Amino acid sequence: MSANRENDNNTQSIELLPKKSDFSEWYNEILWRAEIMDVRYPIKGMYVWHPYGFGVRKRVYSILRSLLDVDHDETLFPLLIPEHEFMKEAEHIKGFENEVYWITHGGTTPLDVRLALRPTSETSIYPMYALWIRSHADLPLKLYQVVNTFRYETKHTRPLIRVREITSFKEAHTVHGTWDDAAEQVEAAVRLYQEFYDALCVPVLISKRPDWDKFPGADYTIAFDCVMPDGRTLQVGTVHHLGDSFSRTFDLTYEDINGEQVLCHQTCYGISERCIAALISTHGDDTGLCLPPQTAPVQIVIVPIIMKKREAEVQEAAQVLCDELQAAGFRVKVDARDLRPGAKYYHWELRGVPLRIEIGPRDIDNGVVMTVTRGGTKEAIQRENIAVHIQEKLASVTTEIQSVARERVQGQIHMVSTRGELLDAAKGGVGVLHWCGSKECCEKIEAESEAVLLGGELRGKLVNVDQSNCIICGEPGTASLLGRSY
RNA sequence: GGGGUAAUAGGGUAGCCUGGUCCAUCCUAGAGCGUUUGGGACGCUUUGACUGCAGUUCGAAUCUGCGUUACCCCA
Repeated sequence: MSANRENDNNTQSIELLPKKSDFSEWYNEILWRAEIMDVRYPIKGMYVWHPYGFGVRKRVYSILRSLLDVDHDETLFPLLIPEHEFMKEAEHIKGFENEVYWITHGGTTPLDVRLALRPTSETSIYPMYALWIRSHADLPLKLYQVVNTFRYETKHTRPLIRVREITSFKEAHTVHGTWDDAAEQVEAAVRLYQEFYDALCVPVLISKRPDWDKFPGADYTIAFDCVMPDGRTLQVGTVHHLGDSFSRTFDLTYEDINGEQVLCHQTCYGISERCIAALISTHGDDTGLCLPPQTAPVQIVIVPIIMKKREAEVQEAAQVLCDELQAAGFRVKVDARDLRPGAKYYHWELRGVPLRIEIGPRDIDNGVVMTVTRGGTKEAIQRENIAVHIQEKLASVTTEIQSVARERVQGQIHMVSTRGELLDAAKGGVGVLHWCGSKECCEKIEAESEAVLLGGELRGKLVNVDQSNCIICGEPGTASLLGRSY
């Protein structure tokens, strides 16, 4: 703002994106400029998906769906939950009661039974599960849905991160015969989510949340956190072992092979549009978005380099190339607008298109096209059999994005082996330390580090998960994650 | 719950203190025409705003009150 004021009127001012190092500003600006979300909807915490952003959402959720569809079925339950069902599970209510929107009227008539807008769907789904499950032959049952859910957030709302309408909540709910079967499903879900975030090239840290921070009503919770550029963490997925607590409440039983009625065991796991926030924040740069090809609504943009004398010829060549690549299965677009080429480059780079192809008179004469990756690698490639080369290019772009992201996050992980290092543990990133699991030690760690202990039993690809002793009390401990979360 | 600050075109802003010179400034974006086009082109034409209501006044973007919304601070 103040910079604008200083601008001379005669200097040419191009509106630059804020630097990514000013993460908060960069994030808001890029959602607007790259046409992801419009934040001007007149209800706090509710935002509108622009078509382009919605296109990203579509790709990302189709990845998620295809992973789930291997052994889950998709379903759809109603948005509204009657009060008497919602109020059945005591711990669950306690966890959500301050965040629930209630429908109290139909028109001007007060309702006999208030209706909750689902903050999550356990209490909507499980009464139906109770009707569906009769015998061990009905198990395991694995369903998921992608729906909107509502939470009356009182803290600062932020698009895609802290919202009052979660527009894109993918929640899976599974039912099993035994606690161990459910535990196995938890492991399977963790693997599935790991695969999902691998596909988005978003590095994640996986940990078991402390008991006091688990999902209301769960036996335990495994959480996924990504590390944002400013060093804060964002919880981007959770997997819960529900044990039999909901089964007791909603009377989920089955007849086992001996003819006995037995309580079911359940899991649920969810991912919201925060995964898109993670995607955007992990890969964007000072120029704009940067989308892994699998997630990009437009994978390739063709920019014709038009010279007056050969305009028709160049336009035609661009269109032929576009058709050919489309036929080969790529998402391609020709930018035929009447703009300077440079303006188009900036336009598509801002929107994160992974690969640009330039084709001009010179290239036509030489039988080549110019390719430029979003990372800036420029190369002329033969026009013959172009689809094969493009396939390789996109694969290399994905690899590049993957390794850049990984390297950044690795740099933000600080190993903490002594108490003295605690204060710096979460500066600009996250700390990894050993912790025994006790509340007392947790409190000391948090007090001495000015950060929050996100969870223990860290696992996965980003850190070594060796066994060691708690840095506070010296008892055996597990690798644990310390950070400041959104 | 208590207090503070703000609201001007699609986005960003100037003007407000000290009412008239404002049929509201500049940047950007949009539309039209022409010249252009290998990293953000240029010229001409043009669209578009004072948050809402009430008041003071000969005269209100500007002062006052109320409402709405947003942000910040305190509890």
